[in-house]
Amino acid sequence: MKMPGLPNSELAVMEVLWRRSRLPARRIQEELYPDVARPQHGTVQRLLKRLEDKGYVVRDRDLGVNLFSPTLSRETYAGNQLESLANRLTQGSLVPIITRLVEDDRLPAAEIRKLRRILEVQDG
Amino acid sequence: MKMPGLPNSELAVMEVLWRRSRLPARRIQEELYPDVARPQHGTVQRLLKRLEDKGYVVRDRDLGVNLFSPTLSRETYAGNQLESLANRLTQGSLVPIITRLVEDDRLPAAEIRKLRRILEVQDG
DNA sequence: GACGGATACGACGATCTGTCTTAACATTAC
DNA sequence: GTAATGTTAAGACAGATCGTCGTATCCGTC
Repeated sequence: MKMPGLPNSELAVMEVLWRRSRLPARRIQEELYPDVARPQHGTVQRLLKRLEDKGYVVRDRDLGVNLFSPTLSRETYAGNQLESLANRLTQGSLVPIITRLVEDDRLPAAEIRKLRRILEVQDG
Repeated sequence: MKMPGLPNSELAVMEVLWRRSRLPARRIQEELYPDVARPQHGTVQRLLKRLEDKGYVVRDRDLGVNLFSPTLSRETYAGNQLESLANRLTQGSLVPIITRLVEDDRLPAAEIRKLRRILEVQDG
């Protein structure tokens, strides 16, 4: 299954689901369009359908109301996007990208420390 | 200046310019549409104009023929995209994304080694 | 069967993409 | 000076995507 990047409106729905999974469409609508009186149900339903088609969301049909959940975490989604970026631009390697960020001082020291710790856990 | 992501056709032009800068539109067209007989000049010109408007390309007007150059390297572009990704999804931090990639074994050992080396050069 | 909430789906304008066409412009060759 | 050749500028367009709306349909409860 392909995992394309998501447009803003769909990402907004994912944000809600990442904060709290297994929500009915109604709850999502309330979060995204708090004060709006207009019938936004259709919009949310459409967005959920598109996300379902793309494989980013599943719905639990067994109850009266459908409950929606994301199929991947925010971090996994971000990781996929990063891999896709690297594949398009640098033969799949993160090295040139991170190198440039470091050399341009765009990575705060704290970030660098944490990243190093993550990478050191590997191997012995 | 905003630096939006680029669609495929515009990225293809950037690819050519990244391989070899200061090219006239003609050269770019030859690279992108080698065998095509149709008048693709217009297309390339359009793409270059859009890239110029977005700030990704500058043209040297002083000669008879315009010479086009990228305003940033492939790595800087990739770095910008990565930053944008992190800003949209993880409060600007790469840590959660890289953590997930490592924990899911999606970073080859060689990559990890190289990344560690890059990050270790920092601080004393 | 009527009512009310939830879902499915068609439609639409706006924007973006990729391409083509035609016009304008410059440069050199006669 | 004009023709030929090559380059740039700009208008147009079909197709896809995005964000939204409206309507029809379903389903459980009274």
